[in-house]
Amino acid sequence: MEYSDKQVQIMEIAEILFAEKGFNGTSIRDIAEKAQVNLAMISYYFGSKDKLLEALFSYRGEHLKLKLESMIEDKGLSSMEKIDVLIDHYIEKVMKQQCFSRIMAREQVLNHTGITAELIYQMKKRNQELISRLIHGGQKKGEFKKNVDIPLLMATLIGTANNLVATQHYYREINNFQSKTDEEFQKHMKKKLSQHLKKIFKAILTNEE
Amino acid sequence: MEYSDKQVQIMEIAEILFAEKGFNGTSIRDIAEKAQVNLAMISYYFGSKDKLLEALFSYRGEHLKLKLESMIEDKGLSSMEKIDVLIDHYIEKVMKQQCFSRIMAREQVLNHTGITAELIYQMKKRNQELISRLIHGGQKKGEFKKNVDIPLLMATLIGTANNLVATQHYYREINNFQSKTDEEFQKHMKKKLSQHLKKIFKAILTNEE
Amino acid sequence: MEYSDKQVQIMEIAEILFAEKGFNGTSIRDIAEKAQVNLAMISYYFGSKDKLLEALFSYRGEHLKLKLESMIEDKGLSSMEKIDVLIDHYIEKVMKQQCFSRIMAREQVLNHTGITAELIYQMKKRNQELISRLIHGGQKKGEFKKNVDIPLLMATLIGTANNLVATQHYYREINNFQSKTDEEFQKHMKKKLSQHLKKIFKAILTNEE
Amino acid sequence: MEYSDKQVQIMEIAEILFAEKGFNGTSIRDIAEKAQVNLAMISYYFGSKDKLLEALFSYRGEHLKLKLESMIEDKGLSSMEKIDVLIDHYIEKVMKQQCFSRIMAREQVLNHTGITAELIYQMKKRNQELISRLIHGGQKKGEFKKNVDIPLLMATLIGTANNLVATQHYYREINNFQSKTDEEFQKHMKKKLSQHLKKIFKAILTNEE
DNA sequence: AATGAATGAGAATTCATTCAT
DNA sequence: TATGAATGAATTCTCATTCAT
Repeated sequence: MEYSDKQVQIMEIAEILFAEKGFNGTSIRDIAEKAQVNLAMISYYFGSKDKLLEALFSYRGEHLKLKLESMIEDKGLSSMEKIDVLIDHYIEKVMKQQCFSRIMAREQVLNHTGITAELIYQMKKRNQELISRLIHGGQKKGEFKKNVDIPLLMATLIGTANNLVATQHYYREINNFQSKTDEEFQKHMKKKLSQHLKKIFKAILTNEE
Repeated sequence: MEYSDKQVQIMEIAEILFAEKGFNGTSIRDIAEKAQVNLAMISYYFGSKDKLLEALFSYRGEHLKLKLESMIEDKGLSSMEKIDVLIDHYIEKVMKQQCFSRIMAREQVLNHTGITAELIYQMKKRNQELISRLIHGGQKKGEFKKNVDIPLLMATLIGTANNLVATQHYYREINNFQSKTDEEFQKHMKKKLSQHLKKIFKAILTNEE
Repeated sequence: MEYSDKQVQIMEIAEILFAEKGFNGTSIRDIAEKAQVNLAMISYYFGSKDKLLEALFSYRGEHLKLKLESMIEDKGLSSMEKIDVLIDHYIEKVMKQQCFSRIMAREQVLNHTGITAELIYQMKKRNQELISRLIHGGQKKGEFKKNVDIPLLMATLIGTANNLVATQHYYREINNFQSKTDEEFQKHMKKKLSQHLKKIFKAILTNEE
Repeated sequence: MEYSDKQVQIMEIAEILFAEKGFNGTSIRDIAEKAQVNLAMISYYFGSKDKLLEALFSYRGEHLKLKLESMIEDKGLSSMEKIDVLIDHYIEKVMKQQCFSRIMAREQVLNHTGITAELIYQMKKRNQELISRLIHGGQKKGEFKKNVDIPLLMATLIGTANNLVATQHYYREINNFQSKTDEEFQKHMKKKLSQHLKKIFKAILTNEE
């Protein structure tokens, strides 16, 4: 699916507003004003507000799959190293697409119907399969323990990242990082989160009890 | 703050609907109908829809602090045991108040203003302080490592639990637990989550690298 | 179905406007303004604009059936006299409910769906049955010819009356009746129409060819 | 007035849609899509949606006058035969232009302004004059009675034909003509209608009371 | 204390039309 | 001549809230 410049422009503004105020809390008036676009253009371009959300999901959902697929086959990496790559990749994505992550985090809680629900489900499934293959690979090679509850591990990966992003202002305040620039703070948080999640995965996947 | 029976009745219906459809996606008409209460009663009792949410937050936020406070001082428990108690306590609360947890999970992402934001902030802070005291206690006694990023650990606790609860239908499907009764499934999930989080906390708090 | 005073007030204004400008040509804004009622009241009372039309149809459709049913059984009247009564009754109704008749005349042409279509169909069917019983009765008694195309006769009854009502200004102009008062003109037109239709029915039902 | 192929194409699609859904119920988007024509073309070709309707009226109104004019002067036909020819001619037109007839039937009920109203008025007047001349001719020759209410007769001609065409599905159902092909049914209906109206005209114009 | 009726503001969407090309 | 993009006005409907009782 290809989107025109105008459509992308609208989607990106919508993304910010949906993240800030929620889907239902954002009116297409808000979006139109912020995007400096005529009110009617949103229906004109996307058909409806719902369809705009769907478009956003499909637009943002596109770009994650490719790189990882090849990495998995890379023989030069240990299973644990692959896990680390995956974690960093996921964090990278969440950090880069913070707004979208917040929307996802919010909307996955709701009983969505239609295409949105389907897209969320597909993303979740794709992630699940990727991690499963990695972990099963590591188990076969004896690098990882048996009996790993993969969905729980995913919940930790996704839940921790989303929760941190959602409450980052709090994280900043607690750590007295107000003096840092935004960029510095983001970089720091990303690093810390990466270390934290890697430690968790390593513990769950390899530690004896 | 005390609430009358009618008020509680309304709040509990509202809680379910807010969890299902989001705050903005729920109209007070919906609530009034489901609660079999006159439409005007909600404004009458709570002042406004926003105030109803605030009331719900304060109502649900009440009951968590008391038990834990005393437990912390209990000399008969090791620091790790105390952590385990806290984790179970938190899971218990999330599982028992799933609707409210989902609302919290959703609403904390938004830039709330007013009392709601304040209440969320207060809860977060209280949790944070509790864990901090526990961990610092353990560190002083040499049971826990230094250099623990407590906010990150909290993000994992809260994020994992919320994410799992929010996507439990997915967890159920993946694990082929459709045959289990609801109760069985909930019990199983709770147990698994508890083990999972305890393992993580133990690893983060005690493992050498 | 009972309607409150406000509802009747709204329906009667709506009827006039629908007759003048058509259903789609009339906005609920128009109706609200003319009825001196808040815009939202229409949705509030009727649910939607479509439902308002349905309500109007059911409201106006009520009052025609009763009187005629008994008349049919009256042994003191000849079949032809009964037909005359029916014609006068129908004309009376059309003249009294001119606006509604115009709406009916318009809307029956459209491919309506839902309750409106059903109500139109029911009215048509009821009329059809009534006339059929009358005519078959007359045929049995030998007063009427065999081989009468009843639907065609109905088309003439309804079509002529509606067409005349719809184009009455034209009828007035042609006949130079501008000097007459409205009332006089209506009375005259009613009389003429009655004679005309009775003559037609008599010819169709009794004349030899 | 001459219309280009594109214009005719648009008008003919518009005619169908106006007949089905009414003028106000049809958007120029509908028309453009069905006619496989660019949306802007309609305003471009006709100026506006209203003007499109006017164009349609003038386009369809063209073709009726010519043939009849000469027939009237034909000395070889009796007055009654001329009436029969006129009835058949009118029915032929209505049947051939069913969509347009339905539009006319609908729109004549509305308080139209502008050219449309004028065109409807002109058509009506022309028909009226034609019939008047025929009937007055017959009266002079002693073939027809005096005291014929010509506008009423016209209302019957037009009203019956339009009503039948508008409710033909009903006529088909009542008569169990579903098995007939469309063509057969139309032919049958046309024949019946012709007989019916001729009988009526004969009765009104010649019968003694 | 409780409620049915009412209201004004704002929601999403559709419309006919116009503009730049 | 033809068109895709754009627009402002108007549409119906829903919303949270308030008022009179």
